[in-house]
Amino acid sequence: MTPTSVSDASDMLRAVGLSVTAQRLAVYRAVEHLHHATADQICEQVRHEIGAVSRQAVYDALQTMRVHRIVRRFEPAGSSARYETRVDNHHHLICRQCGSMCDVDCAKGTAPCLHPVDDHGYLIDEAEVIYWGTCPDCTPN
Amino acid sequence: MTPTSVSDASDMLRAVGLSVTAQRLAVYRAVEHLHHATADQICEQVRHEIGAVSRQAVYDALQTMRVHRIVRRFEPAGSSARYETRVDNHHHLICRQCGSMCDVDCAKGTAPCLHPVDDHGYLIDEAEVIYWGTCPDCTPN
DNA sequence: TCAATATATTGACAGAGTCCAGATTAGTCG
DNA sequence: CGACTAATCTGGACTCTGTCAATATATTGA
Repeated sequence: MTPTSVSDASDMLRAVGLSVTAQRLAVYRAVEHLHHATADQICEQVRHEIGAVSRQAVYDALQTMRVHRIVRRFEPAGSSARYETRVDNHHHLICRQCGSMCDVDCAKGTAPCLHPVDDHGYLIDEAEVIYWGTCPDCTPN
Repeated sequence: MTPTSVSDASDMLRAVGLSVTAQRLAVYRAVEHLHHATADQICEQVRHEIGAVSRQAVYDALQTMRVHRIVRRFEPAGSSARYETRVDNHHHLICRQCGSMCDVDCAKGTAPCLHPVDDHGYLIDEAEVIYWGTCPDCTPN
């Protein structure tokens, strides 16, 4: 995994019309680097990179980037929110033992899970799927 | 929707080997009565029924019943945990506008969603699905 | 470069849930 | 029935995520 150069991240920010600040750059890079990181982990990582940030700046940056669709957030049960730079629709696989997570592609073409047995008249725009299980490392045999 | 009689709830508790207390009865009945309620709402409802409970007693009861599989819990993003007495595998439909929730049956037979495109070697035991959308009441036209 | 605007910092605060130690109650056995 | 033992409940403190609001600082565009 090649670390993103500063310009990649700042291009990303500029592309969606956000001003480029040291904090946002570092936050974006942290989200990209640490897959499925929590806000806290991102904070730490950003501090490694630029020395200091306020927790609030991290939350703000994440929120802003989320609104501009260059960062995605999900909240697995029993965990705080996780952030990722992969913004297309995909799902997650989580190990109940160690908490490790993997990305999982949506079923090819249109997601079949967008059509529940009975939609109760709802207009569905997203099917969020989390597969729970045991990862290879935590499997006994 | 017929309210559960006290004996139904206590039979439920006894059936899984739990001792029957006024608090647990009231908690179970509250979960059953208020669909998809939060711990806080359950607390309130229980207080209506038996006068007073500690928050802790409610959490304990919910946790114990969850372990014994007579209560199920899920945590939609952006909300605190929700509890329900329907314990078979099923999914949820949530309105982004008003937050209303519906149960959705699993696809008939074996859940197709138990098989992701690539399982990364994980042993999957559950596919948790949340359908996000807009409910009939919140749909503009 | 300078002003206008958008961001970041700081500190207080809120909601959800957990931990702990002591008091209370339920279920059991004689 | 009465007492014993284990399970439960209470109350209060505490942690962890996340948000709000006011002030200070940096970014951008003319």
